[in-house]
Amino acid sequence: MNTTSIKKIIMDKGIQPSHHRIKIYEYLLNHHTHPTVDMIYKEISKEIPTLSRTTVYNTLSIFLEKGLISSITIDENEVRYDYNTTPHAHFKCIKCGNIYDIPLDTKLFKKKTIKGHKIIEQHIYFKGICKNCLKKMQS
Amino acid sequence: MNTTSIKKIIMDKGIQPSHHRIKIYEYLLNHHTHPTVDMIYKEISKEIPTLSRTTVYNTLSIFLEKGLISSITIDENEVRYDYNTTPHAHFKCIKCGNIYDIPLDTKLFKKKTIKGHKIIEQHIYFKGICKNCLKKMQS
DNA sequence: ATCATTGCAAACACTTTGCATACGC
DNA sequence: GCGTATGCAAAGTGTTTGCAATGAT
Repeated sequence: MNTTSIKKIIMDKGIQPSHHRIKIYEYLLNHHTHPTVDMIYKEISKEIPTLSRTTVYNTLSIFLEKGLISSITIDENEVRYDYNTTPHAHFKCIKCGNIYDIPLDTKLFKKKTIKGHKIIEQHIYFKGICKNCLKKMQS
Repeated sequence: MNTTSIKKIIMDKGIQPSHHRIKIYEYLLNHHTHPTVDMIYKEISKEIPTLSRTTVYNTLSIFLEKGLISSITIDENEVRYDYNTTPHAHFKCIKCGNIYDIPLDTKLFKKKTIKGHKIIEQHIYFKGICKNCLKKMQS
């Protein structure tokens, strides 16, 4: 996707498309690895050496607030970010650390309430050993 | 449940039933509120003023490791603990902060693999507005 | 006496905040 | 020139670690 299209998506959410913001969103679009703040910071720093972690935090907060991206918490300690805002599940491998998208079409996602409570968000994730690591362990 | 039974449950998991450990497990058994370390610490401190947070952390780590309790991460920042180790979902109210157990009998819980990945743990949680808070908002 | 448990204080890691600077229109 | 975005440094918060002191058998 080119910079012009990215800029448009950002602006459509009512966010000023500054250079840094474009770069950060572009990174999320091109790396579906559910990166942490630090991963994003380290990578974009290579291009923009003056970038600060604060800007990454600020930018991701704005993106979240405006619904441009979503966040997931599988690791207890750090938040991960996802360009994908549609409901889906995640699988985290305890061996390699990779996080995979799991496009579940469970009826759960369609529920509006549960046990009388009104659902606003729902999160489903798995932890285990991924396909690739299983293969490595067998050989 | 009396102290003798609690002591037995702890010992059955291969854990020395020290006074502090018994108190902490007892607290979890009697408060199904999915408390944080701090909630447990503050409450038991009333009875045992010399208790330190480190001991609460240590104890909960041992309990987790031995499979006596489970932990959940709904709040991004802090871990919550659950006496219940059987698979079930949780609902967190964004108004009152309460966390409710949701005894789902979804087929998800029965799966051993998903998309070729081997499942070891699975977590399902919801965020929204609970029954009680909905009622309050209407009146 | 010995070994495990406990507790303090410092260190850590992630995140937020306050405020001054710099940038873009 | 003005207003927002950025960046630094410090503070905040939950958790872990190192090590000494305490406690139980």
